Amino acid sequence: MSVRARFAPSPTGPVHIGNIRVAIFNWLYARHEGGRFLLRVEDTDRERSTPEALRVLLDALEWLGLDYDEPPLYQSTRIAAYQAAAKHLIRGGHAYRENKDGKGECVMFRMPGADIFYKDEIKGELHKRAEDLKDFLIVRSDGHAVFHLANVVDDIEMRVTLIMRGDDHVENTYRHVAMFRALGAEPPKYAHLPMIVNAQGKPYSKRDGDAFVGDFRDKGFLPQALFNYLTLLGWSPGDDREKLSREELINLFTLDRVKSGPAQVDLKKLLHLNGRYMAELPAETFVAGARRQLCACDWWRDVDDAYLRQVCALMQSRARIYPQVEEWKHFFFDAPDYEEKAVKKILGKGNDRALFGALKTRLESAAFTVEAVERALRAVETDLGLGHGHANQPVRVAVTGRSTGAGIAETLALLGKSRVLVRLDHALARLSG
RNA sequence: GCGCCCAUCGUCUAUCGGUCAGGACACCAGGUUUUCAUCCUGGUAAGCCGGGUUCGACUCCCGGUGGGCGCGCCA
Repeated sequence: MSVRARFAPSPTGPVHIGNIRVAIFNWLYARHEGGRFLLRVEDTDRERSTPEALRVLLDALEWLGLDYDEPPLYQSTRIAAYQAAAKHLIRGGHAYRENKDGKGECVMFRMPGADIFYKDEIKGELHKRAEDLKDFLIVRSDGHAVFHLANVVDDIEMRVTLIMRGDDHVENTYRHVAMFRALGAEPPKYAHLPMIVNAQGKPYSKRDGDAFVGDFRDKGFLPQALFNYLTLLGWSPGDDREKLSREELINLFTLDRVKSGPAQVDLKKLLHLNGRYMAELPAETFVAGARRQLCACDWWRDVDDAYLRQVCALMQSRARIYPQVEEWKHFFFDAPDYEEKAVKKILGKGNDRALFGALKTRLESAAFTVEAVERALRAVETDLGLGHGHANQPVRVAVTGRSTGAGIAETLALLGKSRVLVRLDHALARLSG
């Protein structure tokens, strides 16, 4: 029988990276096995399920490339099936009506009274004694099915062959196994994934605002980096490889390599991985991403595409994440914002006045190619008796306002003659003031 | 409280009785780029504790400790 795995979130809020990791693992498993990856939306909690949350969920799946092979099953459309299943269980003696605490009549599932065993694909052989397995509610007194009933009925309907979910569901599994049998179905395989915890080593809570998938996208992380990183939490290929393409991951992913203890998220490692993915982005993709990010800067004003492309060519290898383009302001304005730290550290020592003056003279008559700028810089150093390369940093600060950036000759050549000259004047004015 | 699960550098992990316990992030030092980033080289850093079993235990067993999860007319 071919493999069918599912992701079954309830759209009651923003999608959490812990949840999306469950989706990724299911997707990987299904793809590895050549089976199907299914989506089921558990939207029976009408109080908390919202269309907005559903949209966020679907967006997150699409962003990460988690495509599903059949139309999603919405539990809100399955009310009749749950009621039928409950009736069926009652008829078969597996469930009974009860009026607990005078709240009205509800339906309880009758546990079989025997120990229950199942083999978890990740945690191994598990079992629970009959005396620890109490009857439990499956239909509320208002007639609505609870999670357990809906979950099992739908997993039967969807012909799911393996249920992979967070290990907070381990205890539920005994009940579900019993229900599968009572419903005349063979229980599927189960695999319970360890949780992931925040940087403090604690389970993610509502307060971890940055743990939502959408936040990672907003912060400029690449989906392939987040995808790759999340697979490394609680799983490894068994060798030293870490940066793995989607295809490699599909190929390598097996449940027997999933760890069973909780793993802590390390944003620094994610950022590092992101930088590696950024570096190998096609230039066009990087330009588009950078432009999107630049548009969000309060100082941004549109520039022509060719110029932006050149800035990107210079800066792509230096960017680990898109928001760093905010440091590119000096490429787009005539007067740089001088960074005080850089000025204090680099300018004003020695004869920067003479340096900038001499450089102006040289550059005024120079063609603004990288080579010509480089020659002018070296010539000025010689003229003033400076060591080779000693003009670079003062000039960088004078022209860009910062102490870091791309190659100095490349930067000047790109900025162009008029801007560079104006900025040297600014720097000279600063030195006088 | 009861039940279950887990336990290797700060973090993610490799190891399925015999390894100088390996890799990655982070950190430190050096090199390249006289900037920065990348990159390269090197370094600091780990088997929770206590008992067994064994010629030999990170690995198997037991106990302890620590952490996680579950015990809803939530999902």
